[in-house]
Amino acid sequence: EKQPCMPAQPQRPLIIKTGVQFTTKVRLLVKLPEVDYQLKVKTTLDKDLPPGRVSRQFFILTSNTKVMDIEDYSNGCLSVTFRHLQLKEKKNSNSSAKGNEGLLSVTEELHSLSFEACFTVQGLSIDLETCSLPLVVISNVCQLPGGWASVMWYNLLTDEPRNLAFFCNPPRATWSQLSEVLSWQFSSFSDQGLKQEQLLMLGEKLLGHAPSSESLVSWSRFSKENIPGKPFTFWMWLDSILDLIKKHLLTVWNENYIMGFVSKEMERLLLKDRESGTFLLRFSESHLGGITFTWVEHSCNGEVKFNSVEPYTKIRLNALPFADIIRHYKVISEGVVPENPLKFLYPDIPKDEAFGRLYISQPSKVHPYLSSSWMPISMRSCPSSTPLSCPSPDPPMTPGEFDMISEQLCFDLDTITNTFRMTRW
Amino acid sequence: EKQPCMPAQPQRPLIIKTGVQFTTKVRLLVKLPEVDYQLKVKTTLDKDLPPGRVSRQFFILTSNTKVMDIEDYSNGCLSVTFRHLQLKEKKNSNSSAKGNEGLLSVTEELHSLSFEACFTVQGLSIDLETCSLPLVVISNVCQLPGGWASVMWYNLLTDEPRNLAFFCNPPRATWSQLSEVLSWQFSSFSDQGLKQEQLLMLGEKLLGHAPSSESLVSWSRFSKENIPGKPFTFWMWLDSILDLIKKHLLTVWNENYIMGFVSKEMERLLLKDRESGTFLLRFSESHLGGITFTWVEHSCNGEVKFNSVEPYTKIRLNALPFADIIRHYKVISEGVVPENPLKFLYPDIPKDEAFGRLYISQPSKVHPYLSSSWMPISMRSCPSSTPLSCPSPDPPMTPGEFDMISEQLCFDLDTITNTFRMTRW
DNA sequence: ACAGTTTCCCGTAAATGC
DNA sequence: TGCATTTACGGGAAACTG
Repeated sequence: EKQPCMPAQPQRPLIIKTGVQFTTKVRLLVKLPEVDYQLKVKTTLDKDLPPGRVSRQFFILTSNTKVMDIEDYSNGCLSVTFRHLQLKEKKNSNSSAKGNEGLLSVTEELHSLSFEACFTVQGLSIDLETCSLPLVVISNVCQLPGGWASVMWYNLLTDEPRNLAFFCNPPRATWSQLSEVLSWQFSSFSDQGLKQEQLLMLGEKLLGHAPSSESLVSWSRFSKENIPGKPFTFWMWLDSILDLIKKHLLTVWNENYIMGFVSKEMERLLLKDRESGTFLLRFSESHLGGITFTWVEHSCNGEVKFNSVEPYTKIRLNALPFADIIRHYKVISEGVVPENPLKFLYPDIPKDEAFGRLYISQPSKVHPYLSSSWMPISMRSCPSSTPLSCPSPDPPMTPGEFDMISEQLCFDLDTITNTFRMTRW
Repeated sequence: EKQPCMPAQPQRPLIIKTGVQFTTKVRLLVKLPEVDYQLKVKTTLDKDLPPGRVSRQFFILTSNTKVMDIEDYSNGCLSVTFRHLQLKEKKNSNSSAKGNEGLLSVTEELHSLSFEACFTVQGLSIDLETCSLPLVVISNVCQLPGGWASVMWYNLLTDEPRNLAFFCNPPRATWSQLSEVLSWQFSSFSDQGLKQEQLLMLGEKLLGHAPSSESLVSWSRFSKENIPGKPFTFWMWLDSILDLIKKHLLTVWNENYIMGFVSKEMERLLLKDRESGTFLLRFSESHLGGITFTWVEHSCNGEVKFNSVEPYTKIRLNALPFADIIRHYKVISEGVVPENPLKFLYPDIPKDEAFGRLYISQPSKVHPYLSSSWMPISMRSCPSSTPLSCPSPDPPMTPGEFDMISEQLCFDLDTITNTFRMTRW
């Protein structure tokens, strides 16, 4: 007879890219009597999904059955690890289904891996079955940010282990919940989460007004609608910054030198009474994955001027690390000796004191040659005043809740991993 | 009965990468009587290669049969185009063969596509068969340069349509033959081949002495042994330069502004009597895919000094196009106003007159921001004198011979194309 | 240990589908 | 036509394999 398993506790749904290998492990937590037969486990994707539920169908391209093995002789548990699993889309898929859920984007479409086995003891046949938490299936890494948005939202707002229809009507998140998760996106790979002031700016950006703990943020606002006046969503924007930090700004971010999320209004407020040459680092709000510095200048007549450099993106940061850009940055005007306008990191840390340890580039010594390097520069022509921004204040949040390790009756779906982006959670 | 075809005239052997699609077309040149049956062609790799001939075995992963079609109603010829063909290595290959030809590298191992068809007319069954010229099969683009070296050598030195053992004992090339082909590597994608002086320098580099038309260059010297004192072969070095030109220097090369292949001794000889600030552009001999400029300075006391910048490679040229590097290049010394030492392109063309049309970069106008860009710089510390080099003179060569269009009895193997590097020949 | 070779897969660009 | 999604594959790096 069929004996459905207790579902595993909610764990981390993950993202699988077609054509890229992933690994999953299944563990049998009940200790079986000594057996002389092999327990074969079969893995399938979307085993008994009601047809039409998803618009795309996938199958496991590689071998999907494997025999369980004793995992650890001390406890005698059986387990099996499937490696090199690979998903491929079933083409010729009934296009009727396509229409069915046309509202959901691919990264909102949830799938699930099923694991089945059957063992016979004393003439009694017992079917075992369990399944993974929801999975997002993508075909290109450019869909990863969208996938992670889904994973975050799901984890944040439901305890259901397998609500594949979650995004048909996704609940809203309170700012209290969401801001904690956002901060965690940073602290999970670096030494710094987000500070109250940074979260405040993000909350305002998302809500259009100062957030309170109970403010509600819709899924659409978070990851489907573009930010007003911008060609990208809030999450796309934030994720591009996470990526920039991971690949180019980690040391600077870890030192907490990047204020990062600060409105242009707040920026001016902070800098205006500071010494000339005081600067702060801020992420671009107008372009994806950019960082800029803004410094203040007081002219003799008491006039205050703010300058920001065109944001540096990964392309530029590839040529010269950010700390070295700050170190050597020059503003060039006609007939004037180039000058580095950056003197003090806000509030008042001498530049080299702050960044000295982070400088990397040094004239390469390829003997017969003069070293070659880049000097990061701006041409000063006719600088203009400053544009728009968005101000206001709000609260942070507390840690906890996302870590659950379950011990379950039948199968314990342990891990689904593939190499990319596993550092994220 | 079997009726082997006349082999097609030598055409262009090519390079196929496993896992990457390629296309091939077969044409039947004899006009068949009106037929009511379909003529099916089958493609196979290394159909009847003597076992042990090659150390790796491949097969066509995709569908390999297709029916011929009337190509062109005016002449009634039948042809078939195989698209989306893909090669994959046969694993578990007999390792005995591996030992057999352990001397040959993968890019020296030649393969061949066979095409077969059978048609019946008036109870008479006729087998048709033809095959491609030799093919090099690679698994990663990093093997392309090696593959092209093989293709060049084969084309240059044999007319045999299918000598798959060519590299077991490859003949030597005369400098006269080889230099023509080398020049052609440049002229095939640009406006400039190689001049006599440039070829002279290459010949000396290859032979260790001034080349004469009859000087013989071995395959090994060309593409297997490292250049003395360097960790790369002659061809690797030259190919890295071809690549650099294609991707970053095409406009400058087309204008014939890159002397490129000139020994450091010759360089000094040319520059020493020129006005201070006269410079020339030369490819790095010590690093793969690098270009540098050398300029001359006459100090007041009549002393002549030569300076070269650390070569710019594709990484650097990605950040700023070469013409703009020349335009804005500055040498920076303590307490001195940065100066661009480049005044006249050798022999005496004012820099901006030569390069003006090629300047690209301009301060981007992202409104509220100060533009950001790079200034290419060198730090002047304690410049030293110059190192080694290698001088001497020799001849060029004439065009011709490589273009043959064949009309053959049975099949005419027409083209084997895949997207990468087809521009080469 | 190691060099030659292949596999892996991101990230950009192009192609495809709706 | 335009947007969403997938496919293609170069290129760097890791893994493999004698």
